[in-house]
Amino acid sequence: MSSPISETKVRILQACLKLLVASEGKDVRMSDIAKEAGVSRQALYLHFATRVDLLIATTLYLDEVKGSDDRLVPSRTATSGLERLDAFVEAWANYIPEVYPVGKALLVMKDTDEAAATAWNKRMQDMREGCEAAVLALKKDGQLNTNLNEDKATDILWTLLSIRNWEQLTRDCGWSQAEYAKTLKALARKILLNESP
Amino acid sequence: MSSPISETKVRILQACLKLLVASEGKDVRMSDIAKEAGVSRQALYLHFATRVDLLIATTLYLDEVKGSDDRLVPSRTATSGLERLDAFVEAWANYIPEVYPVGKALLVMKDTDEAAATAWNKRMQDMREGCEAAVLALKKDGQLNTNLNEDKATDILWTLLSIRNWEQLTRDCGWSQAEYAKTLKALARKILLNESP
DNA sequence: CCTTTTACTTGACACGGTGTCAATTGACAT
DNA sequence: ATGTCAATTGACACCGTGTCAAGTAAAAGG
Repeated sequence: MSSPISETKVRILQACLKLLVASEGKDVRMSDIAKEAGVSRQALYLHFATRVDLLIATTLYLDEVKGSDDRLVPSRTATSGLERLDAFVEAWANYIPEVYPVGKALLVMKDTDEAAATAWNKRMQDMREGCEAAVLALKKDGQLNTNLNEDKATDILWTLLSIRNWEQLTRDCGWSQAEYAKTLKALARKILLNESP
Repeated sequence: MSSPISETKVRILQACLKLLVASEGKDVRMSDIAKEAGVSRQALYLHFATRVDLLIATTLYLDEVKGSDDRLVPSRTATSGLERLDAFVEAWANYIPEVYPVGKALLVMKDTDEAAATAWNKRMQDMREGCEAAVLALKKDGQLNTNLNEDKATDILWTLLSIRNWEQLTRDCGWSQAEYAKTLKALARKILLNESP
């Protein structure tokens, strides 16, 4: 908890971020990042032990830049369970495209790199907490579909909102971001809520 | 269309299959496969141009072995749209675990290899046709949710049934295969069908 | 029977990308 | 001046894929 974040370290993170965004998370080599940061390739290893470490650090840096925490405020301050669900889905849906490029880089490594998988899972676990909170709020209001217990409802919402689903719907299916957000809100309601009384 | 499939070619495919299944689709090198097949590494390249080519061929070989075509018969012979939807979801749900290990190997490459992406997309496109057929059958019966047009309904069903969702639910969430199949059938109905009249 | 063809082996090598190491430079502090 | 810190330079090891050339062994065919 300290190390006042050396100046070049930040330059490296910025360079990495820039390249990832530009390439949508694909094919960014250490040497590319070094060049972009105006620094030698070896300097990267002075600040980050491995490529995956750098990638992880970049996601954290991005969160910091974007102020990701503030994003969930409306969902946490929502009064009814339904409002909370809507707010959460909306917030997450709009968060995805902002972090996608750098998230994607980690996502790609997840299948082959232990550290990447761990870091990614942690992030997804955090997001899952949002799902759980929304589900619990619904339950409290007696609006949770009676066929679903909290865990299962959370599992489903969590899966529904996965980055890969967003990827498939917006990329492969050509949905606009607005369409995605709107449809997922509707879907979440339809699945989680009780039949209309 | 010919080349009576040399004997060693089959041995290679079997070896590849075996290793992929054993490793759940991870970390299978050309040299491993060669060793398993009792053949030199270079022999692989005599039969398959690249590793991805071999992987693709292995998926086709697996289909052949499993008789994947027969699997969709019940869904195609279903009379009502609802039956068809159920049968399709059921068939696909039970198909996934059988092809997962070898599919996973392709899936991993998809993000970085052009040929792998193309092959994978083709497979998923085939599966999408099943989704579309089910949706159209529902529509014909007047049971398709009136908020959804055919394309959108197909997009949703297709995404819902993705391998990555199966992966997340059965691996990360710990669902059993039976639970997965049952829940996805319910979900598909809930999303695609009209509100109960 | 000898020759060609075919399938496979052997061993060496290039390439790309990550990660390591040792020696060097330059700036700033004391 | 001296030491230290951050960065540079260039070389190198490692791994896995893919390539190449030369050799072997057995079947095919005159």
